[in-house]
Amino acid sequence: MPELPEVEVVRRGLERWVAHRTVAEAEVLHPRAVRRHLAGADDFAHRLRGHRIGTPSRRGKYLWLPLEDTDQSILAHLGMSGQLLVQPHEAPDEKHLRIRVRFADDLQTELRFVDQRTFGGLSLHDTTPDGLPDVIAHIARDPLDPLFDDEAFHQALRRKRTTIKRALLDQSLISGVGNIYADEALWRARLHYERPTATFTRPRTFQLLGHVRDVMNAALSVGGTSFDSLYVNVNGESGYFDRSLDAYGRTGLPCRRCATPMRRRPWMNRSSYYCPKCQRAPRVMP
DNA sequence: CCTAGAACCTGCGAGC
DNA sequence: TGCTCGCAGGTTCTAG
Repeated sequence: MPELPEVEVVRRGLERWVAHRTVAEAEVLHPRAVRRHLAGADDFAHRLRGHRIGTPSRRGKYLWLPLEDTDQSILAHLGMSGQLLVQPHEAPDEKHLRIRVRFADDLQTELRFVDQRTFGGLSLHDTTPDGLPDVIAHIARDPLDPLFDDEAFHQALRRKRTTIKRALLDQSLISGVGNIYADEALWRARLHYERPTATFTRPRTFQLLGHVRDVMNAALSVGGTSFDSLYVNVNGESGYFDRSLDAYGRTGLPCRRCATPMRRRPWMNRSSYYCPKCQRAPRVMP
């Protein structure tokens, strides 16, 4: 569910409420919530014990909590429906509570991983010298990363024989963009989602990246996008960016630029929302 | 090597 | 009321 802005909101919450606390005990309530851990969920839980959490980091939609004085980090991906919540001990267990982490202090709060669809999960990995969990080395930098290389992204688009929305969702090219922000950025850039990337000029690519950054920063400033209670920050509160969406979910509503009714099209087992007038389909389909 | 599509899950609302 | 269907913000694996 969550894309870069939502994950960053969660990361900030963890930085405030979880960083620098020492794990007393971890409890795995659903085995699938622990990912890629061959030794099993109990081993995963055991390995967190006694370690102090460092400053949380994020790349794209992944976030991780370094274990201080080790070369390992707890990596988290929220998938479609995952939540990381900081809850008082006495708060009743959520229906889809998967993992609970208690701390060795008197703050009376615990960290909970809650996930309805179980596409998300936590895992434990070695940290590479650049501070990244080894298993996400293939994930590209995200557009809010100061070291994101706009020119290299443009050259990659030129090389690909694919369409622009596919490229925006390809986490090895640019990370953090999902279905919502792809549609929003394409609407702002007046680009159809099936435009072939090989036709992109440098100004067009740079303009699109500008829109991606603008829409993500705007969402970040109001706490992210929430359509329902599934996406929340660590305190369980929803963001407000759904009120500012220009494309996503606006089927039949007037385009905010030209008043033409917006359309929804099935696309890769999900949906694309666009304005048929502002975002003309390319003449030749790839 | 590259790209497109299916698979992985659970729950909700619409329509019958 | 209760059933089925379609849909949901992501990643990864496989087939071609």
